[in-house]
Amino acid sequence: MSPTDRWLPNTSYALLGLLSLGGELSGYDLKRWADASIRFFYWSPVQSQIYGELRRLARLGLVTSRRVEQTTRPAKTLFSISPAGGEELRRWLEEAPVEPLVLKHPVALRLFFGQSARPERLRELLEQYAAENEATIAALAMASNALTRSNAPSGPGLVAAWGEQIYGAEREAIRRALEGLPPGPA
Amino acid sequence: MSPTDRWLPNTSYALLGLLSLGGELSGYDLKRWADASIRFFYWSPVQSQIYGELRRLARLGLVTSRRVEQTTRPAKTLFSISPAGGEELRRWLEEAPVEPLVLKHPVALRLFFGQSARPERLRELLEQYAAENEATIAALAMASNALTRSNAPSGPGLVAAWGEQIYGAEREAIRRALEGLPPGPA
DNA sequence: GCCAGCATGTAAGGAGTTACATGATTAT
DNA sequence: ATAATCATGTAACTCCTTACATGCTGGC
Repeated sequence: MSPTDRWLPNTSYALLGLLSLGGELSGYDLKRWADASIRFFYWSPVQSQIYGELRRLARLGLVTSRRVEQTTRPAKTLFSISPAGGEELRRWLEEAPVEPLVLKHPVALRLFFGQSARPERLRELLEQYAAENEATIAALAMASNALTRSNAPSGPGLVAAWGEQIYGAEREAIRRALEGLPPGPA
Repeated sequence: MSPTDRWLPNTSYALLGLLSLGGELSGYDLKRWADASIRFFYWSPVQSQIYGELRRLARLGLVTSRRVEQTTRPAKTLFSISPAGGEELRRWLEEAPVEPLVLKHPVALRLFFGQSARPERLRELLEQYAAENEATIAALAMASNALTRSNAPSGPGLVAAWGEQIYGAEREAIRRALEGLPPGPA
């Protein structure tokens, strides 16, 4: 990275970071790791974007790739973070400006305009969302187990706890919203 | 909306929804309302996008516009939701699939890769973020006062409480993360 | 005199998505 | 049989952002 074109998109650093934790990974692996970790606090890019990002990172010399032929499965390309990539990751952590938190809460958005909807519909939305949220909590708990087994309460462990805090707060907010909703069915 | 090209982007519905609450508003007004309300749980679009969206909504007949000449200030265009717009908003609330929650937490992302950063840097990031979060909580409290004064615990009130829950959880998560961080300066 | 607020836009570009395409293996 | 997993990509598109441009008023 020349100092003139400062920063890559955060997706790049997310991939670089996963490679810094994970050794040699394919694009496919990276998608799975992203789905099991950063997706809980920073969304998961789609496959096609991952492959594109990896090409860019390779072009910049931040990752190295190695082609692996397989007998049973089709060949794959494994990526590792390069020394330059490690430096860039550290540079980003040290110096990159931290963007504000982005929250896109489709249920809250609908609730906000709830005046225009039937109350039963709002209740339905909340109940649906409650189920999704519980599923997320369960998935996070599993991922958290896998992540914290090895590591000290460093990065992944800290963030897993953070996630539990957030989704727990959602659970509580849902409960209160359901209470606050007008009639109630039973 | 013909049934073939199902849905507009959520930004459109956000604007439609604000107009459904707010009467006649200019693009500029809408930006201010968005910053004071939906930005807390669903990000705020930039000015230029709002004007673009409004043109689309007008083209589709979902809003009506009225040009207002002013003696002292430059002329402005005020937008109102049309009956068709109201229907489209209700249709969206009733039938549109609800996307999953999107959380983009730049601090958690960095914390996750904290292995590659100095612990003091992580502490710095958390403390910065703590300050921002407190500012958000204060802003939300003010906005919440303005919103709940008139309305019953309907839409805006419910969502304000939700926001307080979320940002309160952030406060707690920050506190715990700081505790969990290795050495500590004092 | 200068900056903040009011008010509206255009142009260019990047990030990220969906849909599509391919093809083998393993589990149900 | 058929679905899911492994594995990689292209093309087309939309959303959204940044940067730029304009111009008036009111307060410091």
